Amino acid sequence: MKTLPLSFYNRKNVVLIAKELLGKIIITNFNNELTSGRICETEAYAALVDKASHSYNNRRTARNEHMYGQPGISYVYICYGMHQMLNVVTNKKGIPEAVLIRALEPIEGIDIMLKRTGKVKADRTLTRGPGNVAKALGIFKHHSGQSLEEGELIIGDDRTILPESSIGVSKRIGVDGAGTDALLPYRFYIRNNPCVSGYNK
DNA sequence: CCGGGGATTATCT
DNA sequence: GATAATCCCCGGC
Repeated sequence: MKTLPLSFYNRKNVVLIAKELLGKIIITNFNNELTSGRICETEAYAALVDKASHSYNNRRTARNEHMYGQPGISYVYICYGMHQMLNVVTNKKGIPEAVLIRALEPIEGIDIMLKRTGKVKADRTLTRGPGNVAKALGIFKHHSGQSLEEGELIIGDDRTILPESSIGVSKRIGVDGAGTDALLPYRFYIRNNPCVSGYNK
């Protein structure tokens, strides 16, 4: 399976990239423990004007530094003091945009995911919601800034084509503090997929 | 299935 | 000191 090339991430429409990441496959291989899953829910965070983004108004801190880095790298940060959130950095270096990976359909290494999450059964909560995605894949803040084209954390394309009718769009989850920007249609999901967090019709 | 409340701490002001 | 791109558990349907 080929990995997504730099040209996929190095584009200016982060919302389109979020939509096109649906169906792609995230693979981690840490310490010879291989896990993978198909992306079934994403959210776009745009540069400058998006009040829901950490980089709103070009805000730049130690935490969000990787949003300003090369396209095609990860941005991982900690939310609520305990959850790791995996994002994909897009647009050219210096323009801080990213796509939050909100849910996966597990493919490989389900036993390893169970071990990491402490869950007993592989129910649909295993990789549902951004915190659970990172936990199941073994991703932590120190994996922020890594290339997604090669190495232990990559995104692959098995050329699955999702019909337009299977893709849902909605406002983003958990960003009510962002005023009217909370209403932007920047969330994408595979319709009727049980791994999707929140509304999936 | 759905909603409410508590957990828990890095991060920013 | 306040906040947060969340999750789990519980109770009620």
